[in-house]
Amino acid sequence: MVGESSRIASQDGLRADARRNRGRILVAARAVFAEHGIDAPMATVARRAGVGVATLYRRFPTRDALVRAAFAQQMETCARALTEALDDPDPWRGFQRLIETACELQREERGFPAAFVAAFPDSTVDHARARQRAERDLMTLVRRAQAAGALRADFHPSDIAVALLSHCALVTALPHDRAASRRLVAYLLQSFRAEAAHGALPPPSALSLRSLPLAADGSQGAQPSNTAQRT
Amino acid sequence: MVGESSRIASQDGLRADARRNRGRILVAARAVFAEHGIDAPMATVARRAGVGVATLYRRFPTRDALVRAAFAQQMETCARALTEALDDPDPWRGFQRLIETACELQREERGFPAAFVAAFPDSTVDHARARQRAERDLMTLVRRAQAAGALRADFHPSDIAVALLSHCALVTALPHDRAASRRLVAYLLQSFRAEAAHGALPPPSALSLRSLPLAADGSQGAQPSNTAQRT
DNA sequence: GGTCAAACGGACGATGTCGTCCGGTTCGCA
DNA sequence: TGCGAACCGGACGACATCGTCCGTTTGACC
Repeated sequence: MVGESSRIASQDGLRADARRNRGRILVAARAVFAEHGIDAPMATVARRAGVGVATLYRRFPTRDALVRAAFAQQMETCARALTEALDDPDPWRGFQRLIETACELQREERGFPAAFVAAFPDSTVDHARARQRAERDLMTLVRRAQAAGALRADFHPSDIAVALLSHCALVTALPHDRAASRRLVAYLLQSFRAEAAHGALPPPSALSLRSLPLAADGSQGAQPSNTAQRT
Repeated sequence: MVGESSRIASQDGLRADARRNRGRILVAARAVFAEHGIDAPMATVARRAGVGVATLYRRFPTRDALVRAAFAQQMETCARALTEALDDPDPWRGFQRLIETACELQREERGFPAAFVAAFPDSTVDHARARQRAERDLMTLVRRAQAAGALRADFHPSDIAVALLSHCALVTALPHDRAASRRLVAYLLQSFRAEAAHGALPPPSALSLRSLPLAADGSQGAQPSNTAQRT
């Protein structure tokens, strides 16, 4: 098919041992990040995976690449939730479930919140297309729920980011306190409902939804984009 | 009075140059922490203050001591806000202002949020008395606002911590986005109002309010408690 | 089974931060 | 003015992490 050198049959172009090690590294990374935070030494991840540091760096040149790959599955769950939310015939329920799913993921998958915020700001050029679509979907979701009279009219799409980021940080500060997380989500959702709109709100943030890690594109879990560089 | 060697007249027992340098260090620390985060190198703070590292370490043996001292003023503002909230004849307004003041402080004083959460978990034994009083005051504040029918009945004191911590994290993630911060506060306050109570809430967190850095005790800004140790 | 590229992993130099030590300086008091 | 204690600050060794280099091993294909 694609005119590669084609000595290797496996789909991802990795040798069997390499692929096996890659998997081990991702498992180890999730465990280590959950336990010691996202800034844990790379060597710790390598040791836990039973590989050398060089193997780790070869597969994931930067910590960022490792983090993204380690939590690609969770990111994708977020993205799928967005699709499902749009498919829900009840606009409010779709909206509500999106928020709840994203927050539940942040709550249950330790280490993921850090990845979530880490992926947040520096995603301006990265896989722009998928993010643009996610942004559009979010706005559609919001408008539909507003048109149905369930979501308050002065809700601004950027409020989604406000909600997700603040919740994110709460679970980071209190990783074991699920009750606190659930409470915050419940409070936020209640105040997002149309009938909760009593006073006026201050102006919305200029935050772009495009930067929210809700975009489903396969590239995240794939090979490290060797162009990715942290400064 | 206290039978000191008494060669030094100044109240804090520091020589004039030492006191001057201490002030410089605090100013520099606030600036550096705001700019580079709370984990900025101690040497950076020292350089900015125009003193040697040794001077910095002599005055503040641990980073923690420096952080506490640097933001003691902000902590005290928080604590004063609590007192004022209790003095307000309108229970709801008192409650509202407390939340708003604390959040405004977090929003405007860059670096303070990090100090706020840093002070949060490891304050179990530290100046326990003041914290106990703060806890009692908070509960009084909540009960009064509930009795007045302004604060929803299912509001739990620990929700204050939920609100402050999540807001704290939001401004940490988006230090420049004041609109996002104000929005979150407005949403939270609206959902705390009695008339916003529509559905049932999940059970409250077991979080102790005692650990919230809202306690005003002079010890924070004073000499570093040499017993304080990080592990 | 043989060949070779790909993958492996430990060692290593570079870098940055920490916290202390000590010789020189300055302040406060007589 | 003189003295001594307190203070100052740069230098320094210890330590952790980073990311690369390179000799060795392993898997895929013939």
